[in-house]
Amino acid sequence: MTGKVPQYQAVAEALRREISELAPNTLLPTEQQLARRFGISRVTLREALDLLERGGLISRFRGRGTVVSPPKITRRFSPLYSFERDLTEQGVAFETRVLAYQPKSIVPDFIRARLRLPGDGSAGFLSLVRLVDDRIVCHDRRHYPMAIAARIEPHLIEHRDASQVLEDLVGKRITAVDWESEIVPSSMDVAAALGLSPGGLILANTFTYLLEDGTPVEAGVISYRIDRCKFKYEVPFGQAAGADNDAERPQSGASERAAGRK
Amino acid sequence: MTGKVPQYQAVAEALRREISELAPNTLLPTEQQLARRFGISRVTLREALDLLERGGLISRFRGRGTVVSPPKITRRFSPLYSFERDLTEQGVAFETRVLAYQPKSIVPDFIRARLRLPGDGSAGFLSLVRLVDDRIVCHDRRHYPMAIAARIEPHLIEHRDASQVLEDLVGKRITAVDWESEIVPSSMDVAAALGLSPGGLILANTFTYLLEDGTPVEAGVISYRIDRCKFKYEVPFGQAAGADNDAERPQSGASERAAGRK
DNA sequence: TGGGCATATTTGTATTGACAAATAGATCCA
DNA sequence: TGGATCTATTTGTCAATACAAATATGCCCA
Repeated sequence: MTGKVPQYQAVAEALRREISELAPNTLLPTEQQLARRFGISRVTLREALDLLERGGLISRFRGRGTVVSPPKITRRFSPLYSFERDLTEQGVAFETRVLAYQPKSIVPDFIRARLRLPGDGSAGFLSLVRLVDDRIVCHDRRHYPMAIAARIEPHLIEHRDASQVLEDLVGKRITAVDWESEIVPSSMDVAAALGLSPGGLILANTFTYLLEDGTPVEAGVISYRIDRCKFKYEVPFGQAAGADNDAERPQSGASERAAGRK
Repeated sequence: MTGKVPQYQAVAEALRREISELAPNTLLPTEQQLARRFGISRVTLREALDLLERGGLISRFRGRGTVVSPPKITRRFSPLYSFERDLTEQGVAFETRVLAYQPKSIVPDFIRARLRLPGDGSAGFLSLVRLVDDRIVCHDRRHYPMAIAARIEPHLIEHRDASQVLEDLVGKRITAVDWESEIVPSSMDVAAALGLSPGGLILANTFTYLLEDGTPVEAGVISYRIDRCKFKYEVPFGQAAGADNDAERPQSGASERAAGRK
């Protein structure tokens, strides 16, 4: 019956069930002990642990051992719904650590476009990570027009809602956001900030915050560890017709544009 | 300088660059050849290929070889914006394969709640996969109230927009949707349908479609392969205040609810 | 008591070797 | 010509081993 599934998958499944019964941060037996218990080699056992680690069920520490991970935190995405506000409403404690705050003359093109910067203009750059239970869950790279950046005090960001700080500063409300989420392999620097190996998949959110008159006041990328967070995109009940639902519908003319590929 | 990064990561990085220059479906050298070329063992090389495979850059076939994957397809999520409509607008050809269509008496509780079924009621169950370039990209598990399910003709689903079929059937428009997205390890059956090993990460979308009067007409889970798709959640510019932006803001009373965890 | 150091433990990286399973291609036979 | 079979190729699974790197522990000494 089980003759066809590889050992490392079977062992992963067995461990998955055992782990679900254990409290977070429980120390698992060593790899040698587990390998001996399942009657497999350490290499094969490690393949099983890899599966569990990628799924966020365990964390491994060289020299220390393998421990059961706490449950993933849930990030609920809605327009203008900040990390700080979301987790505070859920009653989850978190910490914000500012990694860097300085003017930057080399600004990526897509940020430049979002902030409507001239071709040679600088921008204020804020880099931070957020931790829950001392585990890094996300990494922000935020950019501000220089006029605003010069007045931000970074230590405030560590203890208050970043958007609130910004709103207090400019004296106006942020009333619009442009937001895209993508699952992509992480770049070298983001991987380092999140403690991942480069190429590991992350959820990258690219955003722009705007004032009522359309002035962009902040733009950047927020990257989440998908092994430590899960995400809910909640579409408010009722007002679902965000897209022009009554616009023309494709009938059958799919193939006429279906070139390009292959 | 590079003395500290493991060989498998360095090799993965080198291959990543090489592959970016190659056309999709190009056959790579065999593992033995690559290992010899980089001067590493086959096991180490395979670790590098694992990284690339998880990132969706390559696909490996036993007995055939390793090929460069086509670029990921992009799925743009907006309220009431179907797979069929999205890809058709992008001019990307796809295929729908119905795996099963039958009444089901054992209905998961969360589906039961979403469809407001009585405790013992059956539901119509539709299972399908969608392919782009002959590669499975997602798997739908959809449920309908029996009154509706009895009148659906599954072969229509293979060639038309599923929501359109449903709307034509009930004679009313679907005007609301409840939608949640999560990245989670795949269950056994979903992994099988998607051709993944169990526990591989997927993007699971749980949804309910409703008529104008709030009657649920469809509920289910749509699971995407994150190695073959990327996702954009686009929040329409301007109408950003979906959440009650002027409602009370958390000031400092976070700790009163900050129990529960650890 | 407290700090520093050697040592044991544990996971990370890497090698060599072997066989299994799936595919593709060639061969052989009817 | 068509179909089945055998063979070589290629990736998948698994073992046993070795050393490196990070951590924890206990010991020694001031």
